[in-house]
Amino acid sequence: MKRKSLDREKCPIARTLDVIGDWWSLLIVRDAFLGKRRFGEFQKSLGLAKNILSRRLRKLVSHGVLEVGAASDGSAYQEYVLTEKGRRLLIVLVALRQWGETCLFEEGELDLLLVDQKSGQPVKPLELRSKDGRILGPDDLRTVGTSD
Amino acid sequence: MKRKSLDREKCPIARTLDVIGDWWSLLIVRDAFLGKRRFGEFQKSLGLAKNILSRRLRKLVSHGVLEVGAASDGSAYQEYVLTEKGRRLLIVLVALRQWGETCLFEEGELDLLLVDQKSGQPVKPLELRSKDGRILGPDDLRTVGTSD
DNA sequence: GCTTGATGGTTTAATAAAGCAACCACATTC
DNA sequence: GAATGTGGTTGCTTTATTAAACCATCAAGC
Repeated sequence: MKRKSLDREKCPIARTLDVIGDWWSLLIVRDAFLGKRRFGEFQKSLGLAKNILSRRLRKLVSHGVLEVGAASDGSAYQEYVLTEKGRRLLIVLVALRQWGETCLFEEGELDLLLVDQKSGQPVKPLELRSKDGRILGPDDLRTVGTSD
Repeated sequence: MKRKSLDREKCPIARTLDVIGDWWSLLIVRDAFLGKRRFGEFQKSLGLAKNILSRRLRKLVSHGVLEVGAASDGSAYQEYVLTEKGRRLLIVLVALRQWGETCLFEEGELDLLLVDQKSGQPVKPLELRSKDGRILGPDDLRTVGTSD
């Protein structure tokens, strides 16, 4: 399960996957978006072993995706909430979700929909666009070095 | 590494992660987008063990993300290319990439940029929008059941 | 203030997966 | 037809995940 260098990866995708690319982290983040905050909530929702959850939470905190704070309900327990960095993962989750919805589900099988609260309408599928607004596909892209 | 039910997951995110959520699959897909097609190319680029590359490729093929075909250079070897389903993962990769770029890299550390081929300009950051065009954040979303 | 039960973990032992190295069949090159 | 490169597989070791037991702290009842 070990990819080579933890930190010296130059590819942003690889580096991202080192932080949230394992089996559970993104599901933890998903649950965090759904309002879950406490250890037990995550554990119950995900059904993973407690020690693993413990490790994942620590890792996510150490990477600044989650932060621990005093419980909002006044109890002495702590809770895990998304940081700004973590909240920026929303678009990643939505991308995964939309891909799953369109590519992995049969007609009519889908029973939960992500909607805009205000209009009640499903959100718009994500699109990749150029600065000037054209929709881009795989063949319209290139990677270039910045150190030229 | 085992999450409970492989197939009966109802959450699109979880189901997606079952297909491409392991340590290597998305990097394989990334390389496929970059034009890599042959076993050896992936192996050299990623530096992963051959047996697990073999497993990952099989899995991706079995899920319809990649397909095997005769080599384009006329040799008797086979090659792995993205299917339509696989190509739709572009947006996921871009989302991961953009998150990594903004949240995991220091100023000036980034040395490769994803640009629109035509204009040479970096692509636009992904945005989550409602059907009528408003930009949405985490708090603007809700999930609703379709079976009501 | 002592017991009971839930919460939030850690430790330990078993198992499953990833990594490594050797090997092998087949194709191509010389 | 010997050598080399490609595309794997097999078996063994190492590492990660899991499940279960254990434990400290907190909250509630009495």
